[in-house]
Amino acid sequence: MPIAPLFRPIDVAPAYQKVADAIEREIVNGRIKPGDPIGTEHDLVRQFGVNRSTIREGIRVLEEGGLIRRDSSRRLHACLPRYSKLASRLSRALVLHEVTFRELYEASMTLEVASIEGAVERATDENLAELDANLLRSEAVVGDPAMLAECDAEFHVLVAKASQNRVLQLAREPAAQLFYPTTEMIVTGVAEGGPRLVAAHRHLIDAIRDRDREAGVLWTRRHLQDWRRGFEKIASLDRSVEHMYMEHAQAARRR
Amino acid sequence: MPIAPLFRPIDVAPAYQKVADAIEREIVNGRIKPGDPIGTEHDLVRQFGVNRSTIREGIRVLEEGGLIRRDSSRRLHACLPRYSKLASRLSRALVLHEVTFRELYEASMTLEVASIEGAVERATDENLAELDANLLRSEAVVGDPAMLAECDAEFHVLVAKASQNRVLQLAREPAAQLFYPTTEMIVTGVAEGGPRLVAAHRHLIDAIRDRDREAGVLWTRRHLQDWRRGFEKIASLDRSVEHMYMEHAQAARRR
DNA sequence: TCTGTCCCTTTGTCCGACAAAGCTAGAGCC
DNA sequence: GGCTCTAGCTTTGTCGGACAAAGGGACAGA
Repeated sequence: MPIAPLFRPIDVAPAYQKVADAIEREIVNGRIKPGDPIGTEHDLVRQFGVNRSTIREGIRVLEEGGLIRRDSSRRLHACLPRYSKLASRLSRALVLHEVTFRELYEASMTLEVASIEGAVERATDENLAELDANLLRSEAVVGDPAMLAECDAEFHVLVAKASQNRVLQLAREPAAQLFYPTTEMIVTGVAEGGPRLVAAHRHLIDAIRDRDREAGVLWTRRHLQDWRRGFEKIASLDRSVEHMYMEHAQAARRR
Repeated sequence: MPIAPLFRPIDVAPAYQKVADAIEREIVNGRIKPGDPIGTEHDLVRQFGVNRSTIREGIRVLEEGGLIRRDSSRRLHACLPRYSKLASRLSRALVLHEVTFRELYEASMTLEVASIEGAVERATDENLAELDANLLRSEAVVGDPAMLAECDAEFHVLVAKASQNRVLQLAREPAAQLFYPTTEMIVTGVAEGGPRLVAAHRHLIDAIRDRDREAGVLWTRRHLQDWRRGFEKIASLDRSVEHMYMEHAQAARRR
C-alpha cells in the first residue's frame, strides 16, 4: 500500500534559476510589458539580494529564452520572443534528431497548403503588395540560385503572414528554414528550376488575389512537388537533414 | 560605385557567447554526440582560457537552449533538445503574442488532421497498444475533468507519434499545449463532454487500426469541432490566449 | 562482503576589482 | 542662446580568488 504523501518535494532550485523564474513570471503574466526596462544588474542585485554573478547567470537564461534583450546601449528590457529565433532553435533540434527530408516534405505540404488557404481567405492589400514586390525581386535574380532561394524562403514567409494566423506562421517556420539551403542546390542543379519556381509564385499570387482557393492549393502542391522532384535528383528523401545545413541556420539566427 | 570589400566585419561577441557558440558548434556538427560528457567547468576554464564566471554564463545559455544538461550528479553532458521543452518555449511565445483561440483552432485542425493521416498510414502495433492503454485510462477517469484533459492531451501526442513524422510532432505541440487547460474547463462545464471525448478517441483508434483514412479525418474534425462548440459556450474564439494558461505550461516544463 | 568515514572534486555562490563603452552634464565656443 | 566637446559617472564584461555544500571514490573496519 502506498503511503500517504506527507511531504511535497522541496524546491531546491539554484538561486540563478529562481531569479530567472521570478523575472519570467512578471513578464509572462503581464506585469512587465514588452519594451519595459528591467533595470540594471545592480538594481537586480539589490532587489533579489544575491550576488551580481548570480544575477548575470539568471539574465543569460532569460536572454537565451528570448524574453529579455539588450538594446543598442546594452540596457535590459523585456521583449516579445521573435519567431525567427525560436524557429532556429527548432530547426537545430530537428537536425540533431536527424529527421528525414521525407518528414520535412510531408509536414511542409500540410503547413504550406494551410498557409495558402488562410492567405486566399484573408490576405490584405498590403500582403499582396509585399508578395508582388517579392515576385519582382525573384524575377530579377532568377539566374542567381543563392538569391533566388532567399527570395523563395521570403515568399513563403509572406504567404504565411498573409494567412493572418500566427500559430501557423510559427509552426511552418522550422521546416521552412531547413528547406532553404536545399532550394539553392536544386535551382543550381536543375536548369528549368528557377523559371518554374518563379512561375509557381506568380500563380500563387494570382490565386490569392482572385481568392481562388482551388488554384492556391493546386499550385502550392505543384510547387512542393517540383522541389521534391528536384531534390530526388540529388539525394534520397529518406536521407536525414545533414549537419552542414546548420551553418545556414546559424548565420540566419545571428541576423 | 560600391567600393571593394576590403575588410570583413569583426566579430565582437562577448566571451561567454563565444564559449557557448564554440560548444554548440561541436554538438551540432556531431563532434560531440548526445550523451557525451562536456567536462567540468574547470576543464573548460583551461581549454578556453577564460574565467570560470564567463564559462558559467556560457553554460547557462546552452543549458537553456537544451543542448546540454546536467545529470544526477550535476555533471555536464550534451543531449538532444527535448520536444516538450521546446514546445513550452513556443507556447510561451504564443501567449505573449496574444494569439487568439481562432488561430489555435485553425492551426490545430490542420495539424491534427495531418497527424491522424500519418497515423492511419504508418501506426505500428506498439503505437496502437499505447493508444489502447490511453483509452482505458481515459474511460476510468471520465468523471474527472483534470485527469481526462491530461489523457486527452496525451492521446493526441500518441497519435502524432504514430504518424512517425517528428516534424509534425514538434509543429503541433505548441498549439496543443495551449489547448490543454481549456479542455479541462470545457469538460467541467459541459455534461456530455467527457463521454463524447472518449467516444471520439475510440473511433480514432478504430480508424487507425482499420487504416481507414476517411474515418480518421472525419472523427478528428468532429473531435475538434466538439472542442470548439464547448469553448464557445464559455468564451469567444477571438479571445486571446490568457496569461493564466502559462501556469500550466510552466508546470509542464519543469517536469 | 558490507558499511561507515575521510578526502578530493565539483558546483553554486559570494566578494572585490578593473577596463571599456555609454551616458550625462557642465565648460567652452560660435 | 544654442551648439560642441570633454570630463566624470554608470554599467557591463571579465577577472581573480574564496568558501560551503554535495557527490564520488578510496580506504579501513566490522
